[in-house]
Amino acid sequence: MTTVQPAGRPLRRDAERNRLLVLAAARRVFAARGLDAGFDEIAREAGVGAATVYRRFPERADLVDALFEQQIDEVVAQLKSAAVDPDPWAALRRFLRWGMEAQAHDRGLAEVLAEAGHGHEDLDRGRQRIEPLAGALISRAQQVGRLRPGVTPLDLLLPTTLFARVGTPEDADIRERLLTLLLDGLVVARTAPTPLPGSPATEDHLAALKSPRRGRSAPAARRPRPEGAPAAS
Amino acid sequence: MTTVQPAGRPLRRDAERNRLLVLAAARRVFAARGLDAGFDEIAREAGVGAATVYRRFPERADLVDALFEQQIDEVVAQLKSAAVDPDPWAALRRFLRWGMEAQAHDRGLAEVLAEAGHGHEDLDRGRQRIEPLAGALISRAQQVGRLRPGVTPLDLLLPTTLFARVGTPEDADIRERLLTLLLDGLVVARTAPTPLPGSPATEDHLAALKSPRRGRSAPAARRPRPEGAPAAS
Amino acid sequence: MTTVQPAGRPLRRDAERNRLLVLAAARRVFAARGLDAGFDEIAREAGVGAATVYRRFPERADLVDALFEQQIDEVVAQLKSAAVDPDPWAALRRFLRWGMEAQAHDRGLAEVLAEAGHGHEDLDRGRQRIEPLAGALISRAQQVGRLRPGVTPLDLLLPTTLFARVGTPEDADIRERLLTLLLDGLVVARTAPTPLPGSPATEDHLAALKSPRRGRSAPAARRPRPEGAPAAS
Amino acid sequence: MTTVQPAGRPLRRDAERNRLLVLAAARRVFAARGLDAGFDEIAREAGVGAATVYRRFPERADLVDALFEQQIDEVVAQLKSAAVDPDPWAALRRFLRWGMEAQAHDRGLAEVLAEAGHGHEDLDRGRQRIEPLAGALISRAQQVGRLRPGVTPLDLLLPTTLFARVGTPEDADIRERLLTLLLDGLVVARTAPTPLPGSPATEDHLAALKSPRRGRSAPAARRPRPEGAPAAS
DNA sequence: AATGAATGAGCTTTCATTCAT
DNA sequence: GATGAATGAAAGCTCATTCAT
Repeated sequence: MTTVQPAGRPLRRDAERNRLLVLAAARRVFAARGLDAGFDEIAREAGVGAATVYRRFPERADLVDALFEQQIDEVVAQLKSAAVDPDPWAALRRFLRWGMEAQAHDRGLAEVLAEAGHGHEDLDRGRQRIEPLAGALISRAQQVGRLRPGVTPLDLLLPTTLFARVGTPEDADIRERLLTLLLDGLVVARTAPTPLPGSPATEDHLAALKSPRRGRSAPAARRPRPEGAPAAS
Repeated sequence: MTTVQPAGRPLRRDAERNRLLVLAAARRVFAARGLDAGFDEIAREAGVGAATVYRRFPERADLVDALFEQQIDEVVAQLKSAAVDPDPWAALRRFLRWGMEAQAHDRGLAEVLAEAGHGHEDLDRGRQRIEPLAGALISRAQQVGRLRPGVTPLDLLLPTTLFARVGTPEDADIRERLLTLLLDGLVVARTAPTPLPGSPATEDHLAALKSPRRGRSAPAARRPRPEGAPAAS
Repeated sequence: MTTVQPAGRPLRRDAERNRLLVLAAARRVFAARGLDAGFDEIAREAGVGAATVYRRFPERADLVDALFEQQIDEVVAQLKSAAVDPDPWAALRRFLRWGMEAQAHDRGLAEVLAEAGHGHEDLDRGRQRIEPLAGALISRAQQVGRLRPGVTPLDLLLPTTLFARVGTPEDADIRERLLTLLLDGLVVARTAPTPLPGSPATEDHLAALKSPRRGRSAPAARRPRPEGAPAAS
Repeated sequence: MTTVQPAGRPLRRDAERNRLLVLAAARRVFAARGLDAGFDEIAREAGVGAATVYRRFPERADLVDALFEQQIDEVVAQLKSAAVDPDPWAALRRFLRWGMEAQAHDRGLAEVLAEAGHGHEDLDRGRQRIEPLAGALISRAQQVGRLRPGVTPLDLLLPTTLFARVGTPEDADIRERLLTLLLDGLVVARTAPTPLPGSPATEDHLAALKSPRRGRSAPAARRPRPEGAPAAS
């Protein structure tokens, strides 16, 4: 069971309230702007001072780590649900679609899933929970003769992460179209193409790719975290 | 015939020299850093003052527009070469691979191809030269019964642009792997999957997706172009 | 001959003017507040933007180094003048008095003389010019039988630096009184004490010792100086 | 008899306990960091909240005043012990050495002794207990013909306070060396210098002078003490 | 009465853009 | 016409002090 509570003594009521406000704000801001969003903006969105964010989360990584569990948990839950589906190929398709859309609606999630190393130990551990589950799903889909052999979880994460960057969150249609192409490439054999859903891509979908650029590059931790301050949760 | 000369009175000799220096520098810098690269860096690379860049190209878009023709021309040349290939499906594959790699090696190109509207009229016109040629190639590949019906040029540009963002320029292997999946999805029918080349994706390939972020976001023109200054070319 | 000009191509007229304004301002501010003074304050005092100070002197050490030569040169000039004095004991007394007052009027100088290492290579070299000259003066004063044996230049710098912290710049009287005590301790022998000049110390003189505390502690260079930028002079 | 009890109604048991914890912590922190130490650090050292310190001691001066008596008492005790020494010159030397080292080991003490006026009425009264005792010791040393005439207690406090700032607490050697010079200047007459103990000063001793700077400057009371809050003790 | 949290003000540093020479 | 410099705005971060619980 995931908990957002810090390990030690529970925070004071108002502090906990603010902490949750900050987390929720960070979630929204990260979703909209990516993990490089300014602390200022998160603080403004949360309705607290910037220093309050720093108090709870001295480093950006602390904020990311505090958020990741919820996000990873959702992915894991989806995979577990897929694991019990009697039709593994259908389950895989559903999972890929869900994952693609989840990332399309949350740029932060997309970056969290991509972010390897960089001092996010918790995060790395989280991803390691995903991999075997996805691997199992892949194996089952291969065993029933639908999914081509040789593909790995990362081989599938990569294109879906990329497709998630297409269009705005509302443009699920065009992403579904891309996913259809991908799935027709993933299937072992077929006699005809799956009909392409939605409408062809437009220039707008392309233009929306520009967005990832925003804010300064992550300056990374300059000091390795002073003494105490276990970064809340 | 493409010309880099400005329309009005020809520039003084030294001014023209500087203009070309800036363009060449911008090409290199955009390729390496993307279209958001600082004017400072371009000026340094060109060996001129920052203000000189601004004089010739008051807005970033002017610089982009002045560069696009060369880039588009290369694409057009490739398409024309593909148009005379007796095997349209093989030609399409080659073209997609070439386009993907070209973008992988030139971040600026990838962004130029994606950049629609946003006051880049020249650019929009340029893309319109590409579309019919690509459409013809697609049609031929469909007519010989290899390419699935329903796909449009943009439907193909989109995934290749995305795949181009994977890994470093040197990581052609992993991009080829993704392209193989895509092509197996594009073919009308097949009895077995095309063997996947290269090795599965790694976390490094994912992590490299982060990179696009750099520098500040393009703040757009603050004033809508003052008085004279017809943006050079 | 000391020059404040940068080594390479001379700066543009206005830039040089600003550079000198900044140096003069830094001199004043360092004198009043010590080397930890904020760049903001220096910029304000110079009448330029803070970023201008950073352009010329990316690191605090660059500013300090650019100023130190003038300061060290003055010390060296005094020592050379003392070296030709036929009465070495009188010359030593005069030099100690001058040095003490110079530091009393310029907190920056006092800190520069005290600051060892810390990446100020030029500064360290500067101090090494002082030491042999002071050593020679000391030797001569010992040879004429007035200065006690065993004392080194640093043994004398230390108390005069400390005495310089007493009172405000105007309180030369009380510092002279302390120096008299010191000199009576430095002389080889005496039959009577030198009359103490001025008036006894007061609480105000003590209170003025508080002052050194100011501003944040020097944060030191975080990055070891990027690439170019030879820090002006 | 000195008492740390507040004047008015006695504090609640736990409040009194906290008050003493804070005082003890402040003593330690002031000793190590000087009187500018942050209230935060004192609170942490005492194991109480920062606001608790503010409640008991709304101004830094209140804390200082509450501590000074213990410190002054120690000085007075030393002076009383010196007063009964049959050799007043030896007693004076011992007292100066003791005072110098006491300040060297307690930066707070050094600053308390220097802090005049600035609204520390209690403190000023305290110093007035010291002065006559020190004056008597001085007189006796002068009467036996060893100490030069004309020096006052403050004339001696000043150099010893300054010498106390040299080096770390462990560097008693170099301070003793300085004190030797001073004493040779204080003695009425002598035929030879007292041998200098220890080794000559080094750059490290100079560099250590820099340290006093830490934290922001004491911004003084912004409001002249609001309503009640009689500053505890 | 005590607390830990919140904050606002301050300094540092960096660019994109404009300006005086 | 060209230049290098100047700048304002913004973000990151910290700390002394005050406040809600």
